[in-house]
Amino acid sequence: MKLRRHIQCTDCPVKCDVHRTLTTCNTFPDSPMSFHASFRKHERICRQSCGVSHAIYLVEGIAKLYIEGINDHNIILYLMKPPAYIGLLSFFQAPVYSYSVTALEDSRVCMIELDFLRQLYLENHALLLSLNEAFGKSVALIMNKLISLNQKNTRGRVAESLLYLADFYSSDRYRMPVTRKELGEMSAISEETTVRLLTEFRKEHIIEIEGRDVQIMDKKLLRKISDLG
Amino acid sequence: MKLRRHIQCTDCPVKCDVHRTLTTCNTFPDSPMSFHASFRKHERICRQSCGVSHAIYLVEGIAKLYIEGINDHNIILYLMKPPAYIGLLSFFQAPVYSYSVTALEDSRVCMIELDFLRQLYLENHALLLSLNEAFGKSVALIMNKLISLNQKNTRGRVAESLLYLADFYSSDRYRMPVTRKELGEMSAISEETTVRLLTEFRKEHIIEIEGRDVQIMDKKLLRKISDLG
DNA sequence: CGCGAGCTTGACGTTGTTCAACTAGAGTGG
DNA sequence: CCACTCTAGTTGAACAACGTCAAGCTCGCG
Repeated sequence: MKLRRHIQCTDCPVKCDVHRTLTTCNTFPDSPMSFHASFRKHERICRQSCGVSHAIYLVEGIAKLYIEGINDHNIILYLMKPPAYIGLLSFFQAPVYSYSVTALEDSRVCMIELDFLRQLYLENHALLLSLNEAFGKSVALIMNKLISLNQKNTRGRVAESLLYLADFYSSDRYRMPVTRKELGEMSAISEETTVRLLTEFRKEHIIEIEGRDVQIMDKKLLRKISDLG
Repeated sequence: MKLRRHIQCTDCPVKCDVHRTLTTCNTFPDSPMSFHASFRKHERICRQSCGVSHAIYLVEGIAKLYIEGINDHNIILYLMKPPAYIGLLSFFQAPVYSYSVTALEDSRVCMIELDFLRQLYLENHALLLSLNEAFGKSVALIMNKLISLNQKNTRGRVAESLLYLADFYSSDRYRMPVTRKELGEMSAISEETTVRLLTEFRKEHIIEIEGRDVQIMDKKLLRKISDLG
């Protein structure tokens, strides 16, 4: 991790809620209330059961948000690309993270002083409401995950993950940002089963896959497999 | 369901956040902004994928909050007793419920006009923050559920459910508010497996159980089973 | 008294995990 | 530059865990 202390919102590629609030209210603070940090691929951005010190906002790169279980047995809840709150779910409630976030590509985040943000949303309703909305969306995602992990078979879950990635990249042809093991963790199944199912899908001409390059050939069928799972 | 239109906060056994807000601000509205509704055991209080019309607050009774899956294959996320928000998770985000709630005992709820509540929390920060806090707690519960359903074996999950009930009733001796099937739905396992595991626990003198009356004999061991599960 | 809901147990089959072995490619140091 | 090592991916075989089906049981209620 590398820090960049003296960064201004004006230098930042992402115009986030905080920036918008400060602009409209014209209340930029005198002393800097945030800084940027860079993370290399595979570096952990925040860690389950560690204290929450800053609100974290993903500015650049791709990251996975996951729960760390026993025996390296993680569950990836979702992937993130900018702009996205990282420290959101833990923000309103917990003093410690209930999940971890790790960079899948070299990434950059903005770390905002918690006290500053608290002060800010006490003074500004719109900000609090927009934080809430983002919060609500994350919850909806997690609820869906809970359903699909417990009601679909592995075939349906892998199909879902492949469709999720297509949606993530807005394309039926993409390069997976995850290993086979991680693709398994998105669906809470073992690496081996994941590989077998990918092979199945390939042999059935539902997808083409070479290494991490995926092309969805029969999206309708894939969706059917995901839904009926 | 039976309605009771003309109810005042002063008549209500629960002094909820809304009541507290109205009291401190002394801004009780002229026209009633809420009413009470009674539900018999087994009656559904709100239904997955139906529109959210009111904020619902549980005043009396016990209810289960669950996701409806395919083939009567539900997952119970948690139980509720007063005071508890029912329509909370859907409140900030979704226009439709992402879950159902059904009364396990005869229950009474307070239904508050959504618009009224929105207006109220726009004017009152403390209310919005306390709604947020309750929201955050629910999310934490769901995260835990997601972890345990996917990482523990069935033995650990049933142990967890039994401990959950002990905590729910603040006693190691309680009468289960749920059937065997529903106890299974709390752990996302089949009714039969649930029964078998209860029998195992009884034979191992970890619990005593007769019908729905449970007494936890070896809480330490049960907790160990739940943790290691 | 009979019926149905809730509970219990046995037998069986399926699903998916785990262990193990092998391959290919990428990165590293002598 | 080449051997080495490590990671990622792939496949097979054996096993364990659960779900499903089926049958019977008890108790409360109409």
